[in-house]
Amino acid sequence: MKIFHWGVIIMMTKEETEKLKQDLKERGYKLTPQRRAILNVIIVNEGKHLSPEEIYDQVKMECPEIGLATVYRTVQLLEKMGILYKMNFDDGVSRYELVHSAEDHQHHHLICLKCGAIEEVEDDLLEVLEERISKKYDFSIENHDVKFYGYCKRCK
Amino acid sequence: MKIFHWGVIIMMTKEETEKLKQDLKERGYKLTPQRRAILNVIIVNEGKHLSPEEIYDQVKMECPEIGLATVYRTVQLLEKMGILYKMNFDDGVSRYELVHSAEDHQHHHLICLKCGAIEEVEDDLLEVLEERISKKYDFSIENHDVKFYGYCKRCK
DNA sequence: ATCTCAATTGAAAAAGGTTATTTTTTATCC
DNA sequence: GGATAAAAAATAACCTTTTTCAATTGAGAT
Repeated sequence: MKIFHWGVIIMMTKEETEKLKQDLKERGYKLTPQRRAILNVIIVNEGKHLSPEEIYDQVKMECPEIGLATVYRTVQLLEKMGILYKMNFDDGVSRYELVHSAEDHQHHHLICLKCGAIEEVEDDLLEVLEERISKKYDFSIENHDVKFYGYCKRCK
Repeated sequence: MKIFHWGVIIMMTKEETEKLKQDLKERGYKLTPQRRAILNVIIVNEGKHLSPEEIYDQVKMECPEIGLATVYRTVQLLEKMGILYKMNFDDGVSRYELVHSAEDHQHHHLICLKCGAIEEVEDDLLEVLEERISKKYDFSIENHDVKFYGYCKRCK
């Protein structure tokens, strides 16, 4: 999903809104103001790995009457549609980020054991390892989830 | 932790029980029948990645009056002591397995998207990747969590 | 514009897993 | 054996997530 800058606010273009509406329609779903607002919050906060509660807090500024259940339902829907990716950083909540459609699978994460910062790693050097495992274990790999725990430059 | 076979039952040796008792005592904890029974269930079911509830169900055979809270407290304690490793397979529960003390970090897991089987991978080929990431991102890696999702030999 | 019908919503309750509290029991040390 | 502290059971509390249900909304047909 492409983004554009409008002052400091990053949000969906009209064309992208139309694309989303189309995608939803194809599956019998509707594009409601709540859904657009939720996705917009996620786009604006790209790289922050928001939890449903955090999305809820932000989306309430634009949509004060929205319910938390709607946020849960919407992120589930967007995940099912392949727009969001659900992550688990073992902090008690699920977190969501935009799927980067060009890639086969998501990037890796560096998680600082001291300050909790989450850095993203674009290096996708698992190809060789995956190749080897595929053969050795007769297992066809579709996706992976790779987290490195340690200390970031500020904390070590 | 070494194991031995006694009929079909695999359990702790007397020496290992003493070792555990010693470890606990050093930190001001006690080796109770409940704790021994819980660890024993985990040893007997090595490779099965039991959840607290599953441990509870099994340990009740030997310890019918035990409470679920005791299982939770005990696995937390054993994790803190470095005897157990807590895992998350995104199935709604936490799962535990024995730490393999000889290794720096745990093995990887292959998770079948169809039948849910979890296979363990001993290959630790991340050294190169970790080396590269350490330098590129100035991040000192202490541990990792690597999961491959796909289809096992029976399901693909 | 209005009607119809299915999808969606908000509010509240329920569910599910995990943790905390309280009282009682048990183990250890002197 | 008695004092002291840890651990247990039972229960309640907690937190995130899901479900229920009545009311509302949106999209297309009338």
